[in-house]
Amino acid sequence: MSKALPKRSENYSEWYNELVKRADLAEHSAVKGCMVIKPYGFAIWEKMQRALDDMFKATGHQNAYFPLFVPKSFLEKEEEHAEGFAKECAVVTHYRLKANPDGKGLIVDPDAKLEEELIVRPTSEAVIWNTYKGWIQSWRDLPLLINQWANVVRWEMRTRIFLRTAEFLWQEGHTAHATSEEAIEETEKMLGVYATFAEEWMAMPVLKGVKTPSERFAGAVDTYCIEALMQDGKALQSGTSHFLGQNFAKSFDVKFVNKENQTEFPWATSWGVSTRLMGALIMAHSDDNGLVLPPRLAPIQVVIVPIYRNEEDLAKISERANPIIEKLKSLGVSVKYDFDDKFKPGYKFAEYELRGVPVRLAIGMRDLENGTVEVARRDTLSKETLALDGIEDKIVALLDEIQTNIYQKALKFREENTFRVDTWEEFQEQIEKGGFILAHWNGTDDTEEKIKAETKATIRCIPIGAAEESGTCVYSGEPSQKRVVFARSY
RNA sequence: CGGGGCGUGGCUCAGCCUGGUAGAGCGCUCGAUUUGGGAUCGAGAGGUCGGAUGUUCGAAUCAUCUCGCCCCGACCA
Repeated sequence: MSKALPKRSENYSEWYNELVKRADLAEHSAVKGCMVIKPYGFAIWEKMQRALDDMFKATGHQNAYFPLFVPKSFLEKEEEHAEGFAKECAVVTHYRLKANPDGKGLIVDPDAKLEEELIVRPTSEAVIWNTYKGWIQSWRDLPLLINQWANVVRWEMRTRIFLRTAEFLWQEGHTAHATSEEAIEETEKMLGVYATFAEEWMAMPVLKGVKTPSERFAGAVDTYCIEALMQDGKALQSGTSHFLGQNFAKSFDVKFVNKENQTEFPWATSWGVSTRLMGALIMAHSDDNGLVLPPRLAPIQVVIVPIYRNEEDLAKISERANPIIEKLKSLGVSVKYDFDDKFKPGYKFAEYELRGVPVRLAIGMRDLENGTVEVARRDTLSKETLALDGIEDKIVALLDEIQTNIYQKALKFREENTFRVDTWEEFQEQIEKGGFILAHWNGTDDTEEKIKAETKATIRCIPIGAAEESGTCVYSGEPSQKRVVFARSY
């Protein structure tokens, strides 16, 4: 195993793949397009889940679980939805194997063909709305605010670990409301939850916006999204929230009786974030030395490395370190004390850097004599020697500072890589260099498509709350009232 | 679906062209010395060379077929 990671500047995707492997986050499985998320990677995902789940609960949602399999007839019901997902569906056609009569192994039993094929869920609107038919009768049943944590399968032609895998983990919220306004409010509220999570937990600034019709979720009236900028200048859609109108209610014949005793179709939303966020987290902050984790999502926030020559030294160091560890734990900090003598300190330093542990403390005999400790921070790679007395409070403050610093750094990067562009020449030139491009667009699918064909850039979103501004479309020269965000994306 | 690459101890790979029955580094086990930025030495363990068929006295090596994974592109709610 080579020691150094590939450089981001030389080969970004190789750097990414190696980092995922070397930081012990995940590996490719024996199954094409699928990944094995390793304990360290899963620990980060669990912290994301916990934070998000708390936010969902705080906004009134409850968790539930729906089946992995979607009968084909369900999926067909909402036409646009069905069309959108059709070409990436895994299909179960049989329910039994049997011994191969012509030799070894097993074969699909031709006598065990399913009456109706089952689709492995690419998303759950169909099963869920089929279920909601039984749950919703009266306005009193609304709003219905449900979330599920699940796996889904989308048979992608080309996969990339965490960013696009055939199977991935996610959460999907599915809500039903009495009015359109309420459903739109929910859609926007959950987008806000995602943005808050991205910024406050992942330390990753995001743009909130609305997708153009061509980028919209199949079956939605409107798709809202958060878009983040990765260090290589490409955009990553990090979360989506959909206003589904009455499309699914109508397709699945879900109705409720309002206060005036009239029958109406409820209004729906759905919203999700996935293990793709792991990819976002990696690409937003990490450097050529490895992962850089924001303290709020780091499975290990502080690692303490004792530097010792023999058992007696270690005992003395441990005696001084243990109360610090206890104090830190009581302050809610996750600490690892790595006294393993299998590796030397230098190895450990490099290893924890690779894994993105925000703060490292090194304590040796010299420190015991001087009453000091060496404190190293991952985000800046700087080290300083501080007094052991009262170190706990300083570390808590340092973790906050690191969280803020990582966010500020990412924000600065995004600001420096966001460009207002007004001419087509400038657009073509800038798109090659990467970053977000704010440009005028005439609002047509045709223009959007041509720009994509010529430059590989897509409209990431129409930003929410952007100022109205008269201008001319960067491609067609036609009038436009608003700038939209273009980028090449993952 | 096109183009490329790869499949040999746990990992990374050499050996293949020019067939002669398997090697290195890392890791692992044991021991000793080490420990403030990826330690050193010594002794060990570990492989039906992705699979099948064929050619041959003999196949990791040649031929045919096949399976799988990765990368690039097309595609991508």
